[in-house]
Amino acid sequence: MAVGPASKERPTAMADSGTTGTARDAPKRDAGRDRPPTIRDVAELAGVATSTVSRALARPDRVNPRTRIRIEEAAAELNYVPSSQARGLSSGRTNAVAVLVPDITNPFYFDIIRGTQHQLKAAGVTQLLVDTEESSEMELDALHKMRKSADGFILAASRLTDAQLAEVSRTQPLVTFNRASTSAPTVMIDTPSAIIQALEHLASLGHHKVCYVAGPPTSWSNQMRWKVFEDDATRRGMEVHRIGPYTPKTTSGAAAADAAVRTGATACIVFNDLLAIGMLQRLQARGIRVPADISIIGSDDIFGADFCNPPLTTISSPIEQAGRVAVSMLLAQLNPLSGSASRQLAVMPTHLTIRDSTGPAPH
Amino acid sequence: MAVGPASKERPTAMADSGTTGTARDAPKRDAGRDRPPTIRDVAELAGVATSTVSRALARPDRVNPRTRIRIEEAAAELNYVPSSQARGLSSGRTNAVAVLVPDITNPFYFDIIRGTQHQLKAAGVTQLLVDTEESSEMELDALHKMRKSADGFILAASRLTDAQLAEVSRTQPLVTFNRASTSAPTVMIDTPSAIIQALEHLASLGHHKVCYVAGPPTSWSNQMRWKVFEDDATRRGMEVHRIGPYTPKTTSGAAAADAAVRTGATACIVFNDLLAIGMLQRLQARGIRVPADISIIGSDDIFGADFCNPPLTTISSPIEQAGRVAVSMLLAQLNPLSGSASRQLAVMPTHLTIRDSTGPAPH
DNA sequence: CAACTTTTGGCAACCGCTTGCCACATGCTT
DNA sequence: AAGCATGTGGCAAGCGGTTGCCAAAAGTTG
Repeated sequence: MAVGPASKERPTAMADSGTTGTARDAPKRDAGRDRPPTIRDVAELAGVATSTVSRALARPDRVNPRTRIRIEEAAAELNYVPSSQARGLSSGRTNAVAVLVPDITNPFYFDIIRGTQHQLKAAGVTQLLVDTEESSEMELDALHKMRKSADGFILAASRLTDAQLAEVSRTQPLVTFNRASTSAPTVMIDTPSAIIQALEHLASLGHHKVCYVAGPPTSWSNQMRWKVFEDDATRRGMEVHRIGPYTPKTTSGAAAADAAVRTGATACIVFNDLLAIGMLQRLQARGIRVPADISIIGSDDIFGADFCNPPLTTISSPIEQAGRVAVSMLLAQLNPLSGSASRQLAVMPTHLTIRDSTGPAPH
Repeated sequence: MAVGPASKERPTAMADSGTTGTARDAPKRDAGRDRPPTIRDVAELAGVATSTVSRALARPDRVNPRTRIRIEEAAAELNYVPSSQARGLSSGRTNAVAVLVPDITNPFYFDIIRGTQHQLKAAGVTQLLVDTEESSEMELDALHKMRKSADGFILAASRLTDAQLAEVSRTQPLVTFNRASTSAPTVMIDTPSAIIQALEHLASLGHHKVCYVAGPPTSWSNQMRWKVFEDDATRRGMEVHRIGPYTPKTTSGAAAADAAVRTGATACIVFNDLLAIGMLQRLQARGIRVPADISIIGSDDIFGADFCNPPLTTISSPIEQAGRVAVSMLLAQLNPLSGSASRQLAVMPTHLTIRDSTGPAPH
């Protein structure tokens, strides 16, 4: 019970009434400095009604400056913090936003989370973090269960279908990240451009046989990457291979590396850095040199991409900023300002960070 | 406003004409399948009072099995999800736990968060993640502001003083991680033993001049590590150096590396892996070979320690599990079972993971 | 069959805060 | 001085649940 109030027990015998002070007549619930002060305590201390306190705190110009001062002092003295629960109940807003990620384990999402956390904190909104474990069911479930406890949602790399997404966004404010959607605002990273940059880079190094190492089939960005990869590589007259899908974890890297080598490709563009780093490890273990024998390009530029061995050439994007942008878009949606409609799409720029895992094609 | 209810639209008077008995006539609020169903909707559908619904859901054996079934069916049909807000307001519990970490940026805490997240989810509790930015003020502030919105707290590597910690833990259930405390349950990793293992390892490699690379002075584990390091290294008759403090980020690694080299030590034990990896990068840039010229031992075995260059010898501990244990201890504190008092201290075992950043002393 | 114990369900009072509406002051106009 | 717009503050009805208490219903017992 540690937390719950001790039910009924109006303080008959008050512990340290001593000091008295302002609220003279019968300070019933106050007195014993035990349970956190409520708006009523503040009201009593300031000698006003609770409604006035509420207003003084929410819309300061709705009350007389003098009263407001008194109330503010009272609140400060009592160290009053309004209960977000109660506030939410009556106002209908929770002042919380849920961030759904497919896998907290993945460093990529940590960047996102960092971004959302920052921006949300700045806005005074609580972040509810949820790991959906790459499952659309869990995602839907969370969306449903939390509809009353969050004002809005940020879906990172959502696994929902277009229909599901549309359905959900009809009833709950949300913004998707790295998952195109016509029904909800979206922030995504400029995948096509990134893949083209990467292929350009490989082409200039003389590679002709390239391989795409695929991630989760339900991932929209995976599909996008492959599509652009195939188009552009074909256009360049390259020999195109594709392997996968693989779970985007370093541990899947071994299988991916072996498969990649078997295709005979001299360069791989990999779904993400986790997988790419895993491949690097495996290749090194097998004595296959990177980039002398095979070039590897990752994606996301996660923590570690700069100090792995060899440092990974990868597609970088301001992920943390993407998180911040997502929050801004969501908040804009929640508090429609007088101005125009809020932005429906934000595309984060990408660039290829060239490190040491890419080099001239062998021969 | 996407979220807030549409305010006023109470069907004029008639609110509580009550006389009618079972509310078959005029299903006022229901009808339009718009806003999420409340307990009242369920009650109406099942033909009982809201209190009965509440009980049926909370303590199933308090109501007649048949009624319960009816209620459950109604709830299912309406797709009812109780509002955690309202529930919290009246019951005094929020069903949420706040996890405070000094820096979400730090991969070390990712592991913790992952652990807490898992365990909390399993218990059906919401996780509130807070970044305190290494500041004790922010920590206190969060603790205060959230006292009404969380049932308990998990403080990772708290920066609070003993007194503050004691004070806070008087009023709020909490468990600390990696921060010893007599006032609150604690889970920590077995630092002393780890440092000793590390020194043993270095000694066996012939090192005599060792250096401790310090982290944040307010970090309890930093203090512990240094203390044990100094004691044990001295006992072994080694020449002991100490540099720092450094911010525990890879970017501080450069300065740390340079300073370490200047001490003439042949081996360093570093506050954490982040710093150690940063040092590795700098040393490599300066052409100082690891481990040929200098050995480096990190701590925490974070993501990346295994694939940096060279792979880092480091102190490993089941961090994620530590997060889970912390949650268990907190939950035990919140719901005191009939049984004995809950555990007040959990020490996670450590072991030295030897990779390639340590080797024989030069000469 | 009466007396008594259990079950079972409803009533109503909150939990802490917000907000529509109303009333009373005040200050300006005319 | 009367009329009116405006500024302030209180009242009270919720928001969606939980829970103590009570009464009716059902089950036991002698």
